[in-house]
Amino acid sequence: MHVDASTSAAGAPDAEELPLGVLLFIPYRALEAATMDGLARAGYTDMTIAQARIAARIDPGGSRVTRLAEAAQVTKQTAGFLVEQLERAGYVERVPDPTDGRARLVKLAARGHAARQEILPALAEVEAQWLAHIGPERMAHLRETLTMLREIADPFLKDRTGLK
Amino acid sequence: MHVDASTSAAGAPDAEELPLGVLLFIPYRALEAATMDGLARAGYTDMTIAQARIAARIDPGGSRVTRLAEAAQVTKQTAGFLVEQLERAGYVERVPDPTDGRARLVKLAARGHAARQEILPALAEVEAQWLAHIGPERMAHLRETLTMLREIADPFLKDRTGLK
DNA sequence: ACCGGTAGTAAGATCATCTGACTACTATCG
DNA sequence: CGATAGTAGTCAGATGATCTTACTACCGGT
Repeated sequence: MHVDASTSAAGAPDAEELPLGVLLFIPYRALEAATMDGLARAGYTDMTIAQARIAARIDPGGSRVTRLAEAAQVTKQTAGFLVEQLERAGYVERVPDPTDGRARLVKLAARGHAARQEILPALAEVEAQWLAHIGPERMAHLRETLTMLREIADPFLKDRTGLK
Repeated sequence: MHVDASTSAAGAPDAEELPLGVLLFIPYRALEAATMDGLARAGYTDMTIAQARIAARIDPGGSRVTRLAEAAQVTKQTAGFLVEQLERAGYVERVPDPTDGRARLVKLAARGHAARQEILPALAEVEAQWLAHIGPERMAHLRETLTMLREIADPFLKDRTGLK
């Protein structure tokens, strides 16, 4: 392989100096790719990554569009649009929210549950590879640390707890 | 504040059970938001987040479009398109790559460097908040762990080192 | 009852990204 | 040296993702 000036700077010496944003992007993106792989392997070719992002945030008892929007950090219009697509494809259903006449709850339909059952093992597989590479302590530490960061970095959570 | 069925499930009991992908998304997204804040505050209103993602990956000596595409995990057409926009806006310049007659190097122009000087403190501010919240050990550990994950999770890096 | 705030939908516009295709250059091999 | 496989970057067309503005109907507090 020909090594030229534009690539020679890409070796290990840079590894410690990458911006945190770039470092966070890589595993995040890998898990999204795994999600799409899991879906594709199971034949679910009609769910886009943006839809999957929304679907992943639907609570067991159902979630409102506005809540999904906040959790995914998109506008309610975007969330509504994606929910609409998911509903059309049979992944979710929308039912009235018994506690508020304006609202509706988005729930996973059977197809949505089935798709989730294909995504989870794909994610587990990637996480197992990470576990094998960095060890169980680091893995647990990572989850802990990210959970702590969420306390101050998640605009949705800050809104809810009044920490903002 | 009215607590209803759709929101009552969002409390602290769920915190330990969030998917890793969601946990990674939150800080990642926060840093992207900080980037855009830093730019806006300095008056750079003509750089989009996708452009910023590309610009962030330009090496000091310049980078090829294909390399930027790999690093940002988009197609070369997308990278080229974003570089074109950055060039038009004066953030980057493109010069011939002396080592390959087909290629060109994308370098930060003066405006690009100036914009980067506004982004960095905005990122540093957010990271300082994280540091204050989780402590220096966890912060260092996080960077280490993410750096290790990059070794196996970064398709670009795997290509380069032949680990794939 | 009034009013400020909120849930969700409509409409229009822009940004982000992909696939397929092509030309020109590079590196390798016989 | 010529042939060939592979690569860098550009063109063209299409689609997905997201935002802003606006609006109607419902909710909760005074």
